[in-house]
Amino acid sequence: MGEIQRPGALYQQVAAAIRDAILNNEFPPGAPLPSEAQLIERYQVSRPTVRNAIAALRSEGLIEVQHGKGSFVRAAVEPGLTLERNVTRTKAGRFTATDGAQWDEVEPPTIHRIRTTAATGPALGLGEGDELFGCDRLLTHPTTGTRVLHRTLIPYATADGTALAKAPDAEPTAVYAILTKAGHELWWSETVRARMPLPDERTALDIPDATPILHTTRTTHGTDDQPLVLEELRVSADHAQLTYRITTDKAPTARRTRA
Amino acid sequence: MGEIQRPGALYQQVAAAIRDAILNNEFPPGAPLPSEAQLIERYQVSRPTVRNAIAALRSEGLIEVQHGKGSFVRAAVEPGLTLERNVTRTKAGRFTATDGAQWDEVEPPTIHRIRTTAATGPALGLGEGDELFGCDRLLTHPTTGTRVLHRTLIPYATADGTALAKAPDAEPTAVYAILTKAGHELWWSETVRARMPLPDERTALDIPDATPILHTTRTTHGTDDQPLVLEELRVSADHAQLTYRITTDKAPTARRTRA
DNA sequence: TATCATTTGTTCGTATGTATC
DNA sequence: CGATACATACGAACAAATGAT
Repeated sequence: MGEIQRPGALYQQVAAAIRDAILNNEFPPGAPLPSEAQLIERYQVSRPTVRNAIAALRSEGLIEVQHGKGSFVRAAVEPGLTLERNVTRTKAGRFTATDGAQWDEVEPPTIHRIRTTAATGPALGLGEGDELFGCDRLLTHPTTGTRVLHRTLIPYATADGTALAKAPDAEPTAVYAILTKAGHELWWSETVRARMPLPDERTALDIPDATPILHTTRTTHGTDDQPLVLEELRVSADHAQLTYRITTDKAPTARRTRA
Repeated sequence: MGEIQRPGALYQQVAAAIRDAILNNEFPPGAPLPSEAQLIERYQVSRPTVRNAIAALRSEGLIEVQHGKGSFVRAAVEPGLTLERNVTRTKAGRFTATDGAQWDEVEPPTIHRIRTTAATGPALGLGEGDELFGCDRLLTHPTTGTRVLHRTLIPYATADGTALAKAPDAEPTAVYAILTKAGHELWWSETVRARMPLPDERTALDIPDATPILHTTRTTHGTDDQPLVLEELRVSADHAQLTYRITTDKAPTARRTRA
């Protein structure tokens, strides 16, 4: 059964034994693992070795540890919330979020004057370090409680002469409506990345161990394919997945693939 | 400078001090951190405490440790490869991958008869545990060397009566062409998730510590919005990001958001 | 409310193995 | 080969969270 012998470091053998037990459903999702003391007894190793093995499984996202209680098998990561990243426009010309339900604002949106970074500047056709409007939101989904961080970046050149100059904290659908009223025919491109959260993101989004975040960057393009607005969305990958609808283009979009 | 005092565990204070130093560019990307011995001296703590702090920074993806050499600040995660997840069709009716360059097959594609899971079954309109064709590919990008795992799932009902029955290992663009020839007007939906890799995925894709994978599921829909084929793509989030083009729908797509 | 046993978290010390240069 | 640096492993003690008495 749980005999230790073969490959690599001792703690890795222990980790492999526990991992196999989990994957063989000897410990089903939600079930508690044996305590450290029991694992020490079972595999005849020291406490540091057992803790090292547990740390390995934890960083794989296989188990979850609760101080004073024990280790538990994590349920298979099935994101409970599907965010449809399409944009819908009604016949009346109003834009709506395809995610149906309204999101609740945990705090009022905060507006800053910020500077572009190496990532956001080029996407807006600006240099690095240029100033623009930034609006941050912390939102929760009403039924699931899932939290998301949303940021809107509006260059001064986009806001000038529109209602955005006075209200850079407009909601995305309102921003789209304002830009449409300004005479733009809109389309969007969205880039999805995944990475481990920074400590402050872990706090704000309440993200557990070994859980990445999905980080999307949406660029709103206007007439002449000019980038107008940039939105960033960050959400725990444990709680949400993103869906896109794809149809065939007749012509390939000319776009360089960065080396 | 690096004085330790305030909050939480000792090793967290050490980790915070090093993290701040990194973020303040005291240690720029690629630069080596002080050795364990130097950190012990600098912060006047024991070796386990230093190692614990280093482990924390490692799991944040901030640093990278090389046995026998030292710890190094990781470059900001800027995925070098952008995968455009659109589908292009030429006037001649041929489909092409929008990623331009051809991918190289590391190994010949392998065909299995596999069963649907709780995740893949419903997406294909099947139950859980139904049998179908599965074709696995391990690909590399010719210039960047980025590896991706690709899997095609073809239900028997889809393959029946088409060229897919004899060649379930056709490439995706060929699959689309075959289905189009069979009279389908195709569209696709794609779902993006992120999670930590399993040990075998880490091996196959050569994924370092604290690096999530992007896991996409693309469903090919035919006439009557019937799901025909499912493709899965797995790639290191360090090396790749995904982009989608979005245009406005006139009518909202009816789709339930799972609770 | 208070106490206690259980369980995980933190920190020290020490010794040895292994990769790099 | 030796010096340096990280990896593994053992032992021991106390702190902190949890749940039951």
